[in-house]
Amino acid sequence: MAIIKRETDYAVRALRKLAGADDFVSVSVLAEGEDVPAIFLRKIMQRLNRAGMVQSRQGPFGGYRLNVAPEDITLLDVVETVQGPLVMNECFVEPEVCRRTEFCPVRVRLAELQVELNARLAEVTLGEVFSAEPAGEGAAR
Amino acid sequence: MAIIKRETDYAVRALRKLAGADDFVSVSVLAEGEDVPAIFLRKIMQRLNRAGMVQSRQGPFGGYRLNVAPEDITLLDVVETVQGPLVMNECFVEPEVCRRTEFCPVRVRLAELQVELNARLAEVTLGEVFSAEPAGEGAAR
DNA sequence: GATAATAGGAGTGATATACTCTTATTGAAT
DNA sequence: ATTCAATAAGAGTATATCACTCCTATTATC
Ligand code: SF4
Ligand code: SF4
Repeated sequence: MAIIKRETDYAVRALRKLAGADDFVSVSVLAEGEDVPAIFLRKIMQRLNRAGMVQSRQGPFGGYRLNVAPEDITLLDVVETVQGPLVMNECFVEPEVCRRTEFCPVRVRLAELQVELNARLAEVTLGEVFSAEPAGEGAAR
Repeated sequence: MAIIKRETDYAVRALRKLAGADDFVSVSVLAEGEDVPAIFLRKIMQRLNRAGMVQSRQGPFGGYRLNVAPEDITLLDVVETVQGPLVMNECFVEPEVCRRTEFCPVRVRLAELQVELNARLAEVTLGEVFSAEPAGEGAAR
Protein backbone atom coordinates (compact mmCIF):
# COMPACT_ATOMS: atom_id res chain seq x y z
CA MET A 1 0.00 0.00 0.00
CA ALA A 2 1.19 3.50 -0.78
CA ILE A 3 1.23 5.91 2.16
CA ILE A 4 0.91 8.97 -0.06
CA LYS A 5 -2.28 8.96 -2.10
CA ARG A 6 -2.67 10.19 -5.65
CA GLU A 7 -4.45 13.31 -4.48
CA THR A 8 -1.53 14.38 -2.31
CA ASP A 9 0.92 13.79 -5.12
CA TYR A 10 -1.25 15.87 -7.43
CA ALA A 11 -1.42 18.63 -4.83
CA VAL A 12 2.37 18.85 -4.74
CA ARG A 13 2.51 19.10 -8.53
CA ALA A 14 0.00 21.94 -8.48
CA LEU A 15 1.78 23.73 -5.66
CA ARG A 16 5.02 23.48 -7.60
CA LYS A 17 3.43 25.28 -10.51
CA LEU A 18 1.92 27.89 -8.21
CA ALA A 19 5.33 28.51 -6.68
CA GLY A 20 6.59 29.48 -10.13
CA ALA A 21 3.82 32.04 -10.78
CA ASP A 22 2.87 35.17 -8.93
CA ASP A 23 -0.60 35.78 -10.32
CA PHE A 24 -3.69 33.64 -9.93
CA VAL A 25 -3.51 30.43 -11.95
CA SER A 26 -6.62 28.55 -13.05
CA VAL A 27 -7.07 24.86 -12.38
CA SER A 28 -7.03 24.06 -16.08
CA VAL A 29 -3.61 25.67 -16.42
CA LEU A 30 -2.40 23.99 -13.24
CA ALA A 31 -3.39 20.60 -14.59
CA GLU A 32 -1.81 21.21 -17.98
CA GLY A 33 0.97 18.77 -18.73
CA GLU A 34 0.89 17.38 -15.20
CA ASP A 35 -1.06 14.19 -15.96
CA VAL A 36 -3.70 15.25 -13.47
CA PRO A 37 -7.42 15.24 -14.35
CA ALA A 38 -8.24 18.96 -14.11
CA ILE A 39 -11.67 18.35 -12.67
CA PHE A 40 -10.15 16.19 -9.94
CA LEU A 41 -7.45 18.74 -9.19
CA ARG A 42 -10.18 21.30 -8.58
CA LYS A 43 -11.42 19.28 -5.64
CA ILE A 44 -7.91 18.98 -4.27
CA MET A 45 -7.35 22.72 -4.60
CA GLN A 46 -10.51 23.31 -2.61
CA ARG A 47 -9.03 21.48 0.34
CA LEU A 48 -5.80 23.44 0.13
CA ASN A 49 -7.91 26.58 0.04
CA ARG A 50 -9.97 25.66 3.09
CA ALA A 51 -6.72 24.97 4.92
CA GLY A 52 -5.50 28.44 3.98
CA MET A 53 -2.51 27.13 2.06
CA VAL A 54 -3.66 28.82 -1.14
CA GLN A 55 -6.00 31.66 -1.93
CA SER A 56 -8.78 31.39 -4.50
CA ARG A 57 -10.53 33.87 -6.72
CA GLN A 58 -13.62 33.09 -8.75
CA GLY A 59 -14.61 34.49 -12.11
CA PRO A 60 -12.55 35.18 -15.23
CA PHE A 61 -8.81 35.52 -14.61
CA GLY A 62 -9.43 33.79 -11.32
CA GLY A 63 -7.82 30.67 -10.01
CA TYR A 64 -5.44 30.01 -7.14
CA ARG A 65 -2.26 31.46 -5.81
CA LEU A 66 -0.03 30.54 -2.91
CA ASN A 67 -0.93 31.99 0.45
CA VAL A 68 2.09 30.57 2.25
CA ALA A 69 5.71 30.62 1.13
CA PRO A 70 6.89 27.25 -0.24
CA GLU A 71 9.60 27.20 2.43
CA ASP A 72 6.86 27.23 5.05
CA ILE A 73 4.85 24.36 3.58
CA THR A 74 5.98 20.93 4.66
CA LEU A 75 5.20 17.61 3.08
CA LEU A 76 3.34 16.76 6.27
CA ASP A 77 1.14 19.82 5.84
CA VAL A 78 0.17 18.75 2.35
CA VAL A 79 -0.46 15.14 3.36
CA GLU A 80 -2.63 16.09 6.33
CA THR A 81 -4.54 18.73 4.44
CA VAL A 82 -5.27 16.65 1.37
CA GLN A 83 -5.62 13.05 2.55
CA GLY A 84 -6.09 13.56 6.26
CA PRO A 85 -3.96 12.68 9.28
CA LEU A 86 -1.45 9.89 8.96
CA VAL A 87 -1.27 7.42 11.84
CA MET A 88 0.62 4.20 12.35
CA ASN A 89 -2.45 2.36 13.63
CA GLU A 90 -6.15 3.01 13.89
CA CYS A 91 -6.01 3.09 17.69
CA PHE A 92 -4.25 6.46 17.55
CA VAL A 93 -7.32 8.19 16.13
CA GLU A 94 -10.20 5.85 17.05
CA PRO A 95 -9.80 4.89 20.71
CA GLU A 96 -12.86 2.66 20.64
CA VAL A 97 -11.29 0.42 17.99
CA CYS A 98 -9.32 -1.40 20.68
CA ARG A 99 -9.54 -1.79 24.45
CA ARG A 100 -5.81 -2.50 24.83
CA THR A 101 -4.57 1.01 24.24
CA GLU A 102 -3.66 1.50 27.90
CA PHE A 103 -1.19 -1.34 28.25
CA CYS A 104 -0.23 -2.29 24.71
CA PRO A 105 3.50 -2.62 24.05
CA VAL A 106 2.95 -2.68 20.29
CA ARG A 107 1.29 0.69 20.53
CA VAL A 108 4.24 2.08 22.45
CA ARG A 109 6.61 1.15 19.63
CA LEU A 110 4.25 2.44 17.00
CA ALA A 111 3.93 5.73 18.83
CA GLU A 112 7.69 6.16 18.56
CA LEU A 113 7.61 5.42 14.84
CA GLN A 114 4.68 7.76 14.43
CA VAL A 115 6.54 10.66 15.98
CA GLU A 116 9.57 10.01 13.85
CA LEU A 117 7.65 9.66 10.60
CA ASN A 118 5.76 12.89 11.18
CA ALA A 119 8.97 14.68 12.11
CA ARG A 120 10.65 13.50 8.89
CA LEU A 121 7.70 14.53 6.78
CA ALA A 122 7.68 17.91 8.51
CA GLU A 123 11.39 18.36 7.77
CA VAL A 124 10.81 18.35 4.04
CA THR A 125 9.61 21.72 2.79
CA LEU A 126 8.28 22.40 -0.66
CA GLY A 127 10.77 25.24 -1.03
CA GLU A 128 13.62 22.83 -0.56
CA VAL A 129 12.12 20.21 -2.88
CA PHE A 130 11.34 22.61 -5.69
CA SER A 131 14.77 24.21 -5.59
CA ALA A 132 16.30 20.78 -6.11
CA GLU A 133 14.71 20.46 -9.54
CA PRO A 134 16.84 20.04 -12.67
CA ALA A 135 18.12 23.37 -13.97
CA GLY A 136 16.58 23.24 -17.44
CA GLU A 137 13.03 23.59 -16.23
CA GLY A 138 9.81 24.94 -17.73
CA ALA A 139 9.10 22.56 -20.58
CA ALA A 140 10.88 19.60 -19.04
CA ARG A 141 10.45 17.14 -21.90
CA MET B 1 -5.32 6.92 7.27
CA ALA B 2 -3.79 4.17 9.35
CA ILE B 3 -0.61 2.66 7.96
CA ILE B 4 -1.10 -0.62 9.80
CA LYS B 5 -4.28 -2.38 8.79
CA ARG B 6 -6.58 -4.32 11.07
CA GLU B 7 -5.38 -7.63 9.66
CA THR B 8 -1.77 -6.89 10.56
CA ASP B 9 -2.76 -5.89 14.07
CA TYR B 10 -4.72 -9.12 14.41
CA ALA B 11 -1.75 -11.10 13.15
CA VAL B 12 0.44 -9.67 15.89
CA ARG B 13 -2.14 -10.60 18.54
CA ALA B 14 -2.24 -14.17 17.25
CA LEU B 15 1.53 -14.44 17.05
CA ARG B 16 1.74 -13.23 20.64
CA LYS B 17 -0.48 -16.09 21.74
CA LEU B 18 1.49 -18.57 19.67
CA ALA B 19 4.71 -17.36 21.26
CA GLY B 20 3.29 -18.39 24.63
CA ALA B 21 2.40 -21.92 23.54
CA ASP B 22 4.57 -24.75 22.32
CA ASP B 23 1.96 -27.02 20.78
CA PHE B 24 -0.34 -26.38 17.85
CA VAL B 25 -3.07 -23.88 18.66
CA SER B 26 -6.34 -23.75 16.73
CA VAL B 27 -7.65 -20.54 15.23
CA SER B 28 -10.66 -20.56 17.52
CA VAL B 29 -8.39 -20.62 20.55
CA LEU B 30 -6.14 -17.97 19.03
CA ALA B 31 -9.09 -15.66 18.50
CA GLU B 32 -10.46 -16.21 22.00
CA GLY B 33 -10.54 -13.00 24.03
CA GLU B 34 -8.61 -11.10 21.38
CA ASP B 35 -11.55 -9.27 19.81
CA VAL B 36 -10.71 -10.83 16.47
CA PRO B 37 -13.36 -12.57 14.33
CA ALA B 38 -12.05 -16.15 14.33
CA ILE B 39 -13.10 -16.79 10.76
CA PHE B 40 -11.19 -13.69 9.65
CA LEU B 41 -8.13 -14.66 11.65
CA ARG B 42 -8.06 -17.93 9.77
CA LYS B 43 -7.45 -16.09 6.52
CA ILE B 44 -4.69 -14.07 8.11
CA MET B 45 -3.03 -17.20 9.49
CA GLN B 46 -3.04 -18.65 5.99
CA ARG B 47 -0.86 -15.81 4.79
CA LEU B 48 1.55 -16.23 7.68
CA ASN B 49 1.66 -19.92 6.85
CA ARG B 50 2.42 -19.39 3.16
CA ALA B 51 5.19 -17.03 4.17
CA GLY B 52 6.65 -19.75 6.40
CA MET B 53 6.29 -17.71 9.56
CA VAL B 54 4.05 -20.33 11.14
CA GLN B 55 3.43 -24.00 10.53
CA SER B 56 -0.04 -25.45 10.11
CA ARG B 57 -1.57 -28.84 10.80
CA GLN B 58 -5.05 -29.84 9.74
CA GLY B 59 -7.45 -32.16 11.49
CA PRO B 60 -8.25 -32.59 15.19
CA PHE B 61 -5.64 -31.20 17.57
CA GLY B 62 -4.36 -29.22 14.61
CA GLY B 63 -3.88 -25.50 14.28
CA TYR B 64 -0.80 -23.35 14.00
CA ARG B 65 2.53 -23.03 15.72
CA LEU B 66 5.44 -20.68 15.29
CA ASN B 67 8.01 -21.66 12.73
CA VAL B 68 10.35 -18.77 13.48
CA ALA B 69 11.50 -17.49 16.87
CA PRO B 70 9.70 -14.29 17.93
CA GLU B 71 13.09 -12.57 18.17
CA ASP B 72 13.54 -13.22 14.46
CA ILE B 73 10.18 -11.82 13.38
CA THR B 74 10.11 -8.09 12.82
CA LEU B 75 7.13 -5.81 12.60
CA LEU B 76 8.11 -5.19 8.98
CA ASP B 77 7.92 -8.94 8.28
CA VAL B 78 4.39 -9.10 9.63
CA VAL B 79 3.26 -5.99 7.79
CA GLU B 80 4.66 -7.13 4.46
CA THR B 81 3.37 -10.66 4.83
CA VAL B 82 -0.14 -9.75 5.87
CA GLN B 83 -0.99 -6.50 4.13
CA GLY B 84 1.68 -6.38 1.45
CA PRO B 85 4.66 -4.11 0.87
CA LEU B 86 4.59 -0.62 2.35
CA VAL B 87 5.74 2.22 0.11
CA MET B 88 5.75 5.98 0.51
CA ASN B 89 4.28 6.54 -2.94
CA GLU B 90 2.76 4.44 -5.70
CA CYS B 91 5.66 5.20 -8.06
CA PHE B 92 7.92 2.95 -5.99
CA VAL B 93 5.99 -0.15 -6.95
CA GLU B 94 4.14 0.87 -10.12
CA PRO B 95 6.61 2.64 -12.42
CA GLU B 96 3.97 3.28 -15.06
CA VAL B 97 1.92 5.39 -12.63
CA CYS B 98 4.16 8.39 -13.35
CA ARG B 99 6.63 9.39 -16.03
CA ARG B 100 8.61 11.68 -13.69
CA THR B 101 10.33 8.97 -11.70
CA GLU B 102 13.71 9.66 -13.32
CA PHE B 103 14.10 13.29 -12.32
CA CYS B 104 11.61 13.84 -9.51
CA PRO B 105 12.97 15.58 -6.39
CA VAL B 106 9.91 14.63 -4.36
CA ARG B 107 10.60 11.01 -5.07
CA VAL B 108 14.18 11.40 -3.88
CA ARG B 109 13.01 12.68 -0.49
CA LEU B 110 10.35 10.02 -0.25
CA ALA B 111 12.92 7.33 -1.01
CA GLU B 112 14.93 8.47 2.00
CA LEU B 113 11.85 8.36 4.22
CA GLN B 114 10.95 4.96 2.82
CA VAL B 115 14.33 3.50 3.74
CA GLU B 116 14.12 4.92 7.21
CA LEU B 117 10.57 3.77 7.86
CA ASN B 118 11.35 0.24 6.76
CA ALA B 119 14.50 0.20 8.85
CA ARG B 120 12.58 1.30 11.93
CA LEU B 121 9.87 -1.28 11.38
CA ALA B 122 12.55 -3.92 10.92
CA GLU B 123 14.20 -2.91 14.19
CA VAL B 124 11.17 -3.88 16.22
CA THR B 125 11.03 -7.62 16.83
CA LEU B 126 8.08 -9.49 18.25
CA GLY B 127 10.36 -11.03 20.88
CA GLU B 128 11.20 -7.59 22.16
CA VAL B 129 7.61 -6.37 22.07
CA PHE B 130 6.14 -9.40 23.82
CA SER B 131 8.75 -9.32 26.58
CA ALA B 132 7.71 -5.75 27.35
CA GLU B 133 4.22 -6.85 28.35
CA PRO B 134 2.93 -6.28 31.87
CA ALA B 135 4.17 -8.96 34.28
CA GLY B 136 0.79 -10.40 35.34
CA GLU B 137 0.00 -11.95 31.98
CA GLY B 138 -2.22 -14.76 30.76
CA ALA B 139 -5.62 -13.53 31.90
CA ALA B 140 -4.80 -9.85 31.52
CA ARG B 141 -7.57 -8.14 33.47
C1' DG C 1 -27.15 43.57 -17.18
C1' DA C 2 -25.47 39.77 -20.20
C1' DT C 3 -21.80 36.62 -20.86
C1' DA C 4 -18.21 33.55 -20.32
C1' DA C 5 -14.62 32.04 -17.31
C1' DT C 6 -13.87 30.27 -13.15
C1' DA C 7 -14.34 28.07 -8.33
C1' DG C 8 -17.68 25.44 -5.14
C1' DG C 9 -19.62 21.38 -3.70
C1' DA C 10 -22.65 17.22 -4.39
C1' DG C 11 -22.39 12.86 -6.62
C1' DT C 12 -20.53 8.31 -8.84
C1' DG C 13 -17.70 4.14 -10.27
C1' DA C 14 -13.82 1.36 -9.13
C1' DT C 15 -10.73 -0.64 -5.92
C1' DA C 16 -9.25 -2.15 -1.39
C1' DT C 17 -10.44 -3.47 3.19
C1' DA C 18 -12.75 -6.17 6.54
C1' DC C 19 -15.09 -9.99 7.21
C1' DT C 20 -17.97 -14.81 6.01
C1' DC C 21 -19.44 -19.01 3.83
C1' DT C 22 -18.51 -23.51 1.72
C1' DT C 23 -15.30 -27.23 0.59
C1' DA C 24 -11.28 -30.16 1.32
C1' DT C 25 -8.11 -32.44 4.71
C1' DT C 26 -6.84 -35.41 8.45
C1' DG C 27 -6.20 -37.49 12.95
C1' DA C 28 -8.44 -40.60 15.91
C1' DA C 29 -12.11 -43.60 17.57
C1' DT C 30 -14.75 -47.65 16.19
C1' DA D 1 -10.81 -49.91 6.70
C1' DT D 2 -14.69 -46.62 7.80
C1' DT D 3 -16.80 -43.08 9.98
C1' DC D 4 -16.70 -38.74 12.25
C1' DA D 5 -15.66 -34.47 14.06
C1' DA D 6 -12.17 -31.01 14.24
C1' DT D 7 -9.60 -28.22 11.67
C1' DA D 8 -7.29 -25.56 7.70
C1' DA D 9 -7.88 -23.99 2.71
C1' DG D 10 -9.70 -21.02 -0.36
C1' DA D 11 -13.70 -18.83 -2.78
C1' DG D 12 -17.00 -15.33 -1.94
C1' DT D 13 -19.47 -10.86 -0.06
C1' DA D 14 -20.46 -6.24 2.25
C1' DT D 15 -18.68 -1.94 3.37
C1' DA D 16 -15.33 1.83 3.29
C1' DT D 17 -12.03 4.46 0.85
C1' DC D 18 -10.00 6.22 -3.29
C1' DA D 19 -10.04 8.34 -7.63
C1' DC D 20 -12.52 10.90 -10.44
C1' DT D 21 -16.99 13.69 -12.64
C1' DC D 22 -21.12 16.32 -13.05
C1' DC D 23 -23.91 20.18 -12.06
C1' DT D 24 -24.51 24.83 -9.63
C1' DA D 25 -22.98 29.35 -7.77
C1' DT D 26 -19.89 33.28 -8.27
C1' DT D 27 -17.71 37.24 -10.52
C1' DA D 28 -14.80 40.01 -13.57
C1' DT D 29 -15.21 42.08 -17.88
C1' DC D 30 -17.73 44.00 -21.81
S1 SF4 E 1 -3.50 -4.08 19.93
FE1 SF4 E 1 -2.24 -2.31 20.52
S2 SF4 E 1 -1.49 -1.44 18.60
FE2 SF4 E 1 -3.19 -2.83 18.07
S3 SF4 E 1 -5.01 -1.51 18.00
FE3 SF4 E 1 -4.90 -2.33 20.09
S4 SF4 E 1 -3.73 -0.80 21.24
FE4 SF4 E 1 -3.39 -0.35 19.08
S1 SF4 F 1 5.59 13.07 -9.14
FE1 SF4 F 1 7.45 12.15 -8.26
S2 SF4 F 1 6.81 11.31 -6.28
FE2 SF4 F 1 4.93 11.72 -7.45
S3 SF4 F 1 4.46 9.76 -8.46
FE3 SF4 F 1 5.71 10.96 -9.91
S4 SF4 F 1 7.82 10.33 -9.51
FE4 SF4 F 1 6.61 9.64 -7.75
